[in-house]
Amino acid sequence: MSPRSGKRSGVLELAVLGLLHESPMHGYELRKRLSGVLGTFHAISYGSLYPCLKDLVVRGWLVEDTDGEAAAPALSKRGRIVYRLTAEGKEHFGALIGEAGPDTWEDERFGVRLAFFGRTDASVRLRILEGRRSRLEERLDALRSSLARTRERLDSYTLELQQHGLESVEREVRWLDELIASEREQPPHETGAPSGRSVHTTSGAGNHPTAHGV
Amino acid sequence: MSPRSGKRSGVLELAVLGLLHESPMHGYELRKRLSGVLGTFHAISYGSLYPCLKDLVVRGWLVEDTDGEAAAPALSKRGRIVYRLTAEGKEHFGALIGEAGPDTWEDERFGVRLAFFGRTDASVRLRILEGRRSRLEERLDALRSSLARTRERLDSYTLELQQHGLESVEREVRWLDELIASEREQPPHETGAPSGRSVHTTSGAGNHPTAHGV
DNA sequence: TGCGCGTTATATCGGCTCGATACATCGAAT
DNA sequence: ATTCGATGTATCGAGCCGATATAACGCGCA
Repeated sequence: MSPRSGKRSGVLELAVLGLLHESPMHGYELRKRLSGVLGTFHAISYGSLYPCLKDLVVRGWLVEDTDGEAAAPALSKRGRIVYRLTAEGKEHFGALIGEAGPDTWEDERFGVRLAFFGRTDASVRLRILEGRRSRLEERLDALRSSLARTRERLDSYTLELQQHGLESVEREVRWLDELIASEREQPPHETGAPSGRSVHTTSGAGNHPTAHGV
Repeated sequence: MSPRSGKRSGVLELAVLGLLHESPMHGYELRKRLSGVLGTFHAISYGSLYPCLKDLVVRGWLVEDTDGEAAAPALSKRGRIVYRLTAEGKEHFGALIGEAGPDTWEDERFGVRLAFFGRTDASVRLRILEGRRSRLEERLDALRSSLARTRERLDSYTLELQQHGLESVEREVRWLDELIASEREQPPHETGAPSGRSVHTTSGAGNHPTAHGV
């Protein structure tokens, strides 16, 4: 009821702060961009976004522009509220992107982190990737030992389910390994992201899912 | 705030009803079993479980036993509340397992459904698997077209993220295909699950609810 | 004997997210 | 001109989770 202005942190905070680096935006626009970045399905909900924005303003990471700019002429007429990142907001983002978090959100947060890697130091990038990797390894250990313990008692469907989950995580670890390797190979020149997608070949977009080599 | 005794449905309802088919249990035990079935990490929270149990009693799907049985001697002494499935509860489970749902929870619900396939009709099993498959195909279409549209504008990290997510879903579809094929090959004899994991050697994967690339 | 400690067990609180929905306005097609 | 869909902001109800509060039991250990 009244957790207005409670701790608004989570994954939204990071995502909003990250997106507003590019340019000031209003809520509707933020939502659209976010959906695109995070993978089409899974759109951010207004029920989370608008309260979050207000909260970020209260904390000083954002300011409202409530019109007044001529950046996008012919637009900006009504009650649209344009949010702009403050210096403190940028600083806060820099602190947030670099790790730690209640672990619950970490799965989703990792995706957001990756989405904003272009604005992140190479050293921080590496730390994030390796942190994620080691977390997944822990998960893998737990999964494997649990599976070894209970394998006999599970019916084939449950077994199949767990095996599938296990292989999923294994796959993600391998993917991370590629990212890490590619990260190390890069001469740390620009702010831009590394250009080479050197390792795997699978990327052809419009293909049919028949053959794949693990 | 006060949705005590509100709609308690979701994934818990299905899971609890399914587990109680085996034998009456109390909350603590339920939680442990659930964690095992659903994959070790991801434990069900008490903050959801206990209110849910009360609610299911109110709706008539469960009854409390509050001790009184001698099934497990030397145990059962204190305030443990043992829940038993009613006939209506069984019926309700039968209805619930067979599809429909607010789509949000569907990722997790599918896992629960699969976990209780042993108690489900072959025809329903097939329907569930194929329903899941077609949902994933829709997702795939959306992902692919979004990716084709925005491919140029994405930096390599974001691209990598989306590609990984895409491949994850593709993999899950392939996994489902194997399950479906295996389901069709089975002579529909017993209640027991099909014994053969005939098709694949190591494959299957995709992901589980939380982990895929956002 | 008595003391602490980990496990079993029930229960609640605060907080976060989502989907649905309620309002508005604007632009373009009918 | 009116309808219809996209743009926008905002709130509500519902569901889940993590942390935490109790409390009784079992067990070892001095």
